[in-house]
Amino acid sequence: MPFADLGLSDDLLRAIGDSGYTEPTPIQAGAIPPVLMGKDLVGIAQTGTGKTAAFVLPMIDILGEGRSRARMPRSLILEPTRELAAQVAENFEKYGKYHKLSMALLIGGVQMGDQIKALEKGVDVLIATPGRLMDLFGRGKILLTGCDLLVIDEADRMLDMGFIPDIEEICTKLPKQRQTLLFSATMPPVIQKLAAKFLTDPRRIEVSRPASSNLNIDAQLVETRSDKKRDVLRDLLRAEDVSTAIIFCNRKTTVRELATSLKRSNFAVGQIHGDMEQAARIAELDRFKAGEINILVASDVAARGLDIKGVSHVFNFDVPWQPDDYVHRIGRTGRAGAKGKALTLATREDSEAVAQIEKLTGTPIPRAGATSAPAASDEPDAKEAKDAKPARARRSSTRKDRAEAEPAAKTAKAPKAEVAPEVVTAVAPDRDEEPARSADKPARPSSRDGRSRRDDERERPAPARTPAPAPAARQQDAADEDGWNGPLPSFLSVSLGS
DNA sequence: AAAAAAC
Repeated sequence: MPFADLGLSDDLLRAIGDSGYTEPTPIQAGAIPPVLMGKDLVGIAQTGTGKTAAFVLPMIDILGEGRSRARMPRSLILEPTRELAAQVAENFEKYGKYHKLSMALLIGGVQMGDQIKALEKGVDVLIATPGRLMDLFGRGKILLTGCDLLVIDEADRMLDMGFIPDIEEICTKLPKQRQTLLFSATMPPVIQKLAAKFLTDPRRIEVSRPASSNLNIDAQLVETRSDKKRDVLRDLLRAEDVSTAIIFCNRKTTVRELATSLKRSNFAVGQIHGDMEQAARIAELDRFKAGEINILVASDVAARGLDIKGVSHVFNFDVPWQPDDYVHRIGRTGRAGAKGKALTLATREDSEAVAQIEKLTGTPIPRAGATSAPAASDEPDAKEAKDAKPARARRSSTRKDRAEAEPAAKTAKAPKAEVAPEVVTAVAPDRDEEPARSADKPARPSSRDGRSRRDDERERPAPARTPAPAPAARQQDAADEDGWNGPLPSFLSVSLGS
């Protein structure tokens, strides 16, 4: 089913077409019609499924109808992290370019002045992290009484981060008569309760877990001893053809120490973690994007939502504790059709965490072959048995849609070492390639009667519809979901459209 | 076990 059949307006279809998309992902096909009808919705889906567009697209059409009033935002999207909020704002900008909508991005770590100014002018959509929103609300800068469309995104992550009380409080400040959309990758009891309390007769759309890996990512596990990790990493950085790499650590202190250590070894290194000032985070990301540095040592603050072009390698200096985080981390490479390599350093103590990751992805992470990396070989190996997995051939068709791929010359500055990258290449089940490939097809109105039912049931006027524009030949991919290519959006209030 | 998020 093409986007044109979902009931979206022409202007929106044009913006979608400009982005090159023709086919909605399952979550989009399932969510967009009921959202346009004004229904509440529980969407069980995670990043990589096209979830963001599933609510951004219909919201643009819904909001296209009315006008904003000073200090009374018409809709609110809650995100767990600043970076995710910024990414949603990017989506609004991209798809709302033919609509005159205004938005405000309310996140911490930046000056409040511009945010307050935007609020005073009146905005159609508020994209916020809970802390700053509550802060501004407490200062009397926001009236939520006109906010009759609420999106709670990444609800389970909000739970992890202790935001549920805030969410509940925010919900009580919104009008009772409203439309609420809740998205979550999982539905633990607390989230179910939240949904039962704040949603009315919601449609439930569930998209099966995207296979957690990407065809373009060559993932390997490098077994080592914990006291040798830095040496092994340094050797890998020299041996691999690293153009741009993100190195993930589990702790902020490790990020700091490793960054310092690599700098001493003359690598062009930056760092990012949550204890840094927002300005410093942005500055480091900008240096990284500009190629001033080609290695970024990061905490999980950078695991999700960041889409930096041309990251050739992801290294896990530590095996992440949460298997989900592994998937998110390695997803920073192999984006937009480019090839990427994800190397995870694992010690014997990590075997449980590794097993969990493999359980989640359904594929063993191939062990990097008998490299001569120091200490990688002298480790008594309890996991040898799993190694039997033969290497499957790499996909033969190479997508060439990234002519602007990083010049290989921009490699690590240190001289090459003697590590033989004799490594196993495996193909993991895809996730990003074909999101439109039917997962669990969610229930939705058939395309035939969809329109008339929609028009009957809608509480809001339907946007005008005309036939679809000529489709461009590209499918929605996860880069869209996580898509955030530019610098951290400098806008706080942006007028969409011309 | 950590990280994230408001000042």
